[in-house]
Amino acid sequence: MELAHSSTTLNGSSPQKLHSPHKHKHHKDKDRKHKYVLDSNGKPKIGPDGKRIRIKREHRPEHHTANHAGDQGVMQVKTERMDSGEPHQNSGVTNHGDNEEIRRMKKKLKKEKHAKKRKAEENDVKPNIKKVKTKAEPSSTLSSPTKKKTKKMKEEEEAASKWKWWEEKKDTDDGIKWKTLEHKGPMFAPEYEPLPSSVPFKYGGKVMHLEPETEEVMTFYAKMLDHDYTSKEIFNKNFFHDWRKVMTSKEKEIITDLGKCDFRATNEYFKMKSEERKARSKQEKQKEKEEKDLIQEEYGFCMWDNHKEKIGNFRLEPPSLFRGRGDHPKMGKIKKRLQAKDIIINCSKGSKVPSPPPGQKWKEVRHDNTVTWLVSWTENIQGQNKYIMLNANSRIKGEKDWQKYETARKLKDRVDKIRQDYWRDMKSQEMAIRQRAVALFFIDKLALRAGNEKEEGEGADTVGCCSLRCEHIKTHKMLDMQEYVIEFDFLGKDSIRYYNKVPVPKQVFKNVNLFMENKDGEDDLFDRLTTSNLNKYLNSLMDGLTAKVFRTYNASITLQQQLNDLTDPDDTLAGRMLSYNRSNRAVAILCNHQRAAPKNFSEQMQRARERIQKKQDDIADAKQEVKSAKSDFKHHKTESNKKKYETKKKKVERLQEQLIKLEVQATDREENKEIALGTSKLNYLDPRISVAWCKKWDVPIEKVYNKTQRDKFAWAIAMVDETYVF
DNA sequence: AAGTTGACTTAGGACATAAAAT
DNA sequence: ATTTTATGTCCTAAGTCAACTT
Repeated sequence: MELAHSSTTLNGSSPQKLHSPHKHKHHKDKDRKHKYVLDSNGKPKIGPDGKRIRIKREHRPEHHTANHAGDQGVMQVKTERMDSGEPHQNSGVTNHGDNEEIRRMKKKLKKEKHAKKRKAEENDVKPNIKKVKTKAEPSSTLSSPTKKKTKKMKEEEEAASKWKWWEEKKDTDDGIKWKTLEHKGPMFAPEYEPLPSSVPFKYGGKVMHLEPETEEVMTFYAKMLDHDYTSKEIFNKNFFHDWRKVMTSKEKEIITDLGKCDFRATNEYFKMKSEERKARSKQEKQKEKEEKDLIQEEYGFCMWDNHKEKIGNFRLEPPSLFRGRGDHPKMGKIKKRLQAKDIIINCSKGSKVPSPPPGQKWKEVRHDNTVTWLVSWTENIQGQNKYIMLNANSRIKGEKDWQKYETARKLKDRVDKIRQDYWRDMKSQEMAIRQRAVALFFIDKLALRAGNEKEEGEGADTVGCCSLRCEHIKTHKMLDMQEYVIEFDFLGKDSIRYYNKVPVPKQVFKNVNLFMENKDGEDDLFDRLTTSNLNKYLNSLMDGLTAKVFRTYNASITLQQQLNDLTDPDDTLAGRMLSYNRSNRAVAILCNHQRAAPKNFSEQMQRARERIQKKQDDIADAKQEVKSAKSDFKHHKTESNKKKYETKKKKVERLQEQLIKLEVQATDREENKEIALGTSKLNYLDPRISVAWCKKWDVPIEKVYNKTQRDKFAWAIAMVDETYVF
């Protein structure tokens, strides 16, 4: 009632403002032109219905069509906020009390070990390092146990020498990123090695010699023969077009049809090469590793404000065929080989400037301490800049990461007010504000990305919240017994499908319908809204607040809630890890982090089930043995019979323990079929939540974070105890 | 205000290596 | 010991967002 009233008033007062289906952004209107099939004169073709014929947007790439965010996902995960949805069901495998004792003991042991190790590390302060090193060096050539020791020592040494930047007071945030910066520059891609003459390229069945450059590009394609890309028309078209550009005029004259090219010999050759590589001898592998380490040592680090810091990506991207994701119009184009003349070096003024390859010159050497990159270049496919920057364990990245979570925590305190505001705005007289409110609701509740506008035709057709088009949503007054359901179906970042049916409050439902009035599927749902003005608004509410902060905030708060809800104090370690993974999974579902199901997934699951069955049978058998041993013992109370009985009992216990482990594993794997946990763990979850959880429940941090992750989150691990609350 | 560019974070897949199963 | 499977690392594309330009 109320809305009907207000909406008519609105319509009456300023109809265009409300319903104008066209964006007032210039380029948007321009873009719209390209959405129609054009005739030979460049005018939109008219269909039988008298309307212009639309270019059909290909909706789904064949991969990633599964629905995670859908039916049972998001709404269940979220609690306490807009809805009262059920929390994630903790089904099945939880109660493994029988093994408690064993677990406890193991855990104790481990804990003690840990404490020892930690103590050792604490004592091993810098002055001792040299001693350790010199001691270790001569022994490294000796037998394997000593070798192991040195490795461990090296690790400890490394840990001790790591810069604990978080213990220092923060730099003032004045936009200056470094005072001094010195590095070795990028490592160039290895030069092209021509194929042996025994590997023929054939055209139309006949062997054909190719000039090195032509041949090199040919190998890019040949290497991908088994890949899906080569079955795509655009890929082939782009590749062939670009390939012809590097051909000599003679070659170009002959090679006019990709279909007549026979890359198989080359393909085989590279397969053979990689087999060969796999089959290398131990020494060869060792030698190669040493060489690799040497390179890492030389190029992999820089001096940043007098601290040695690890570089994230010191190798320049080698030439290749562009692998755009989803329906990318540029897939298959040649990504060119980079030379010194393409490369900009950034370092401090007095530092030793990295030397370009002999006879070559850098494009530029600059000394810009307001940026964090050491090297940059412009990539030739999309004309975007690429950078060499520091590893995630560096101060500059770590501090920023920390700050990101602090901003998200700040949002936690303000979010109630912000939500109040957007609920109020749902009824605003001004359409732009109403749209903003609905968009914000989606971003907050569904953790959608902001959704910047993107140039049409430059990349795959993907959207986020602000760039949603009408065709991406359907409204259902009633669906599956639920009222006011909005069905989302669109391709997001990386062309990952987002599919979700969400019951929403009536006001949201009405608004969305209102926004869609008089629009076509291809018109923007939020025609009065851009990410930039949304972010400006958010920034006015809270310093540092942008759309993506909601994702971080909701991800982290969800993890914390789920951990609280799911962790069972009486559970085994494996059981707790399952709870952790399930909490992590709830977040991944919320953020729609998907992966392609591992190949042979169903077979693998089948095998896992068989293994479980077998274990159950084994247990049954073992139990029989216990029984008979017991009766043996009853009849002849000998020591040996007693022992036999005891061992049999132990065996059953051991088997049962193994069974539980298998079951937990299988459950975890099944639930994780198409869900990627890594992305949220790495980018959305405040690591301090996990660290605190580990401490609280006596879970070794190694169970949750691997070495790299511990490195990245060293600040959090060092900083927090079990009382930390996000 | 719209459009453009630059810098930085976030993302899934490919590939390599380690661990587990046989 | 060998093969299979799980995990970790590398790679680079694809987003976000703010500053700059027009």
